[in-house]
Amino acid sequence: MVEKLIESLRKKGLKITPQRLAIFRVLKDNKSHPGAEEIYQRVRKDYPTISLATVYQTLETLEQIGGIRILRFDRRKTRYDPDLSPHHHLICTRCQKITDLHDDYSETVRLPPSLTNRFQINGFNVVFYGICGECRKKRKSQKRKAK
Amino acid sequence: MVEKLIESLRKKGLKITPQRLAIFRVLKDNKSHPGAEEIYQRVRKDYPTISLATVYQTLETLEQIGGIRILRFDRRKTRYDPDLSPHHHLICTRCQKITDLHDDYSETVRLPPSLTNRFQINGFNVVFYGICGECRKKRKSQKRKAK
DNA sequence: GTCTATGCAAATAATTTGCAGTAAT
DNA sequence: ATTACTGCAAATTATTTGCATAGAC
Repeated sequence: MVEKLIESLRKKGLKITPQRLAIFRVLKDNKSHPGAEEIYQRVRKDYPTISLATVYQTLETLEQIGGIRILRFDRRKTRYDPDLSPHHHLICTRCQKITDLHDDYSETVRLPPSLTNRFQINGFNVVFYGICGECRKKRKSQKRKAK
Repeated sequence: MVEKLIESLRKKGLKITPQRLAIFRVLKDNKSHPGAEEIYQRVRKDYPTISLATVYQTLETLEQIGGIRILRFDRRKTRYDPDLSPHHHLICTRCQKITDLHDDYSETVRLPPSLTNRFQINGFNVVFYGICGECRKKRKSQKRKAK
């Protein structure tokens, strides 16, 4: 995994810095879709002098070389996803939690032919909006209190 | 159109203020997915004393009563969409332009049964990422210059 | 008259930028 | 030795909040 990343960096003539590797390692098995700040806090444990700006820059770099995905549908902050397999997301509009959905719609979700020459598609993502189980429970108990 | 909005406001016990109507009117035939600032500038022409904070608040309100959709996938800013018909979006990752795609995937894009009882879906949106025609042209000419 | 909505200013929070020093090549 | 990368601090930008006043009901 990290080897692949190193190779990708080399190919693009980018430098293999300990910070880049550390950030990638923090992210690579993480299914929680963390934001920059969370990643920063984790990486700091090993690299106490790293700065938040470097984290932001590095995450952009990692996306550009195809190492991670950047998720920009959270109202509050950008989130980062190391999972590059075709998958989609469920967003709880109450608590903002993001859940993965490993379901491949690439056979059915297609750009209509009339647009394929006007727009060069690099990928797509399906985002489901709704209320997660936890929030539904909470809401029910709140309604009970309200009475 | 505006009549429906007024009714929705009434139903929820919300007040029918000139600001709310003005913001909705600005938005209702707008296909450009404007941000709060742009909406603010337009509404200002008729209501010079309106504040940006009111615009933000009102847009939230309009979403809550089902009058508009809020689009949160632009890196830079939240965008607002008056089109409530089932449609999806193409995003140019270079210029950030958002194009509508009126194509209904509701028959094929479904949450797997294993999740339907754990997550209450209110809707979904397909986002295509790519490069728009204009940006492709620009890029080509830039490459030419670079040589 | 009551109570919500507005306008203003200040606060917040995420992200970006400029630049000098540091380290990977 | 070169040139890209990092760390720091400051800047920027979108959005939110608190509160007094105005306005819809």
